[in-house]
Amino acid sequence: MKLTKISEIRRKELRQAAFEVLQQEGMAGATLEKVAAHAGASKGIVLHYFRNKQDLFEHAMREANASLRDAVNARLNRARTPHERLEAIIEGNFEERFFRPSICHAWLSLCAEVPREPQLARIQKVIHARMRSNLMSALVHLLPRNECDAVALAITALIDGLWLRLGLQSEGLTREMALAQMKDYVAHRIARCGD
Amino acid sequence: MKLTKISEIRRKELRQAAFEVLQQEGMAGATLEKVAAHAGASKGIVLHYFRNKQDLFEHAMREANASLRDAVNARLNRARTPHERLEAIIEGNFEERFFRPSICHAWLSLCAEVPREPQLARIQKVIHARMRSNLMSALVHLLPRNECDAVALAITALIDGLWLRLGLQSEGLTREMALAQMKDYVAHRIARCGD
DNA sequence: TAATTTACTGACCCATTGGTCAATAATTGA
DNA sequence: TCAATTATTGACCAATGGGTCAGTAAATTA
Repeated sequence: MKLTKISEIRRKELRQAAFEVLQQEGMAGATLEKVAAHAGASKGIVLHYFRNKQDLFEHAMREANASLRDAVNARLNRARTPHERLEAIIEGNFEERFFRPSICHAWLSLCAEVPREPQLARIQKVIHARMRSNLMSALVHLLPRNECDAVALAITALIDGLWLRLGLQSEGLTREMALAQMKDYVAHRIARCGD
Repeated sequence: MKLTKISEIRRKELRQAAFEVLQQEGMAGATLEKVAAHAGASKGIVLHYFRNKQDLFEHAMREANASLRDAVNARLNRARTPHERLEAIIEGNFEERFFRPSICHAWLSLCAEVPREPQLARIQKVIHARMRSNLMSALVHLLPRNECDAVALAITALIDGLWLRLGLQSEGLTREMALAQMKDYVAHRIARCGD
């Protein structure tokens, strides 16, 4: 094996720098020079490691996504029951280190490019597929089959909607409120009164 | 009265052109020249009627928002009962002429600028306040007071989340599915089993 | 009709930025 | 030690795009 240790280190630094600059500057403002400066390097090095700007931000999105995925997976591994699995997915998506306005701003900037950037669209597709698959693995044991799809979509939409709210109106939506919302939905939609 | 008829006409043309270009090009790609061309005018005229690019897109957002507001209000005016009011709000937010991927793309581009554009943030705030107020006017008659806030937020988040899904994954989410989702939520959360 | 305001254009400017490249430093490996 | 690869920089380029401006056409008003 040989993958020039340093190259992998630099690439990671730059991906993260890109994501961090994105948080404050948006896609247009996140210039290659700013990203380089933020990583303590020169613009040239960015294009040495990434084909172009799109390529850089594609990898930035991948990295951010991987973080979230790992957080959810860590919780899923500890979950024993379907209910716990559901809880793991929900709480993983609202961990305090992620559920922050600036992080949401970066995601918003990336999502806004999805329609014109097939690479980003693919990542988005993967994210959604994983979310759905995770949710289904829990819901299947909690609901009649024919309701699972709808509830999985609703939970996904709720999570996205709450994130969006955080990004658009930083004040006035705490992590706790968001989690309470999710639990309220689950309580009413899954823990039914009748049976 | 005097407001130079033509100036109001031009301004409206340009706002709409701006929003339409935004649908396909995103904020960075929506250049003043493209907007002008799309309206059959020259770049100069755009800056004759709008202070700068931000100003133009602020008005574009206002215009798009007004459209949605009018659609909802028209339905609200016909609504007789709280349930009908709720239905009006929901269906107004998913009218076929609005609930389209390209429209959502434009909104996404605008929302992505909100964090760095105080003017857009203000509009966003107004939008949310109106949505909340509309919802509360119905929910107050359907639920105990202390649950209204939460349900209003959930409905808002659900709507936003479904719109986002439409923007990020055009295939696979129809208007009918989105509406079914909303009705499913309302049915389970408001039309309770017990009382 | 004459005068004044408004509409509109196209040329121009300048700052920015993505991307290329040649040259140099560092590292690796034989 | 010496060659070959890799890392890194900074200068440079071409293009783009936002914004200004001077000047012309149109229209409104007196």
